[in-house]
Amino acid sequence: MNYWLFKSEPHVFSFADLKTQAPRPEPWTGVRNYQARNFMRDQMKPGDLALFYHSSCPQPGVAGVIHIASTPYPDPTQFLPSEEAFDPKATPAHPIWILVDVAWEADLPHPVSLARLRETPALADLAILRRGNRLSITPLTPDEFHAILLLSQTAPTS
DNA sequence: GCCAACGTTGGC
DNA sequence: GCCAACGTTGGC
Repeated sequence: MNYWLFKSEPHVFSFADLKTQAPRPEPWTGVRNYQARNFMRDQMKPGDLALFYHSSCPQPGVAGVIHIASTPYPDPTQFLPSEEAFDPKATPAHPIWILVDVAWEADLPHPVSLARLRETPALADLAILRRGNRLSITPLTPDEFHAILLLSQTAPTS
């Protein structure tokens, strides 16, 4: 079992959107970064758990728990010129980008804000807290995953 | 809207 | 293969 963190801008696609359609999974389209792609291709397994992180929004932070619901397969948006994530170098015979399906797993008792993540010593090495981090998919250690779940058990103090 | 930081691109 | 320029990300 591996653990992951998926970033999304909630005005584009939010944890609430994913919950609304549960148990139907959502194809995680649009990843166009090789490192994030390789995590999906090489390490992700159906049943892996992940945290859904909201970025570029009034309350950035971890919104809920999701699970990986498929093996990797080609991201169809790479072939569609109408898509923002269209890649003219990709063809169905030679796809460049892949995705996995994700599905709602559980709500958190309390969302965990970016500020709380930053002030938690156990999360000092969290990938998304590193300066200049821009990866939309990052691995979590089991300890990090469980530390964030533990944080979510209590309401923020401020 | 600003700015720092990063990945990608493309000329050489 | 280098590296400057560029576009994007994301918090504030």
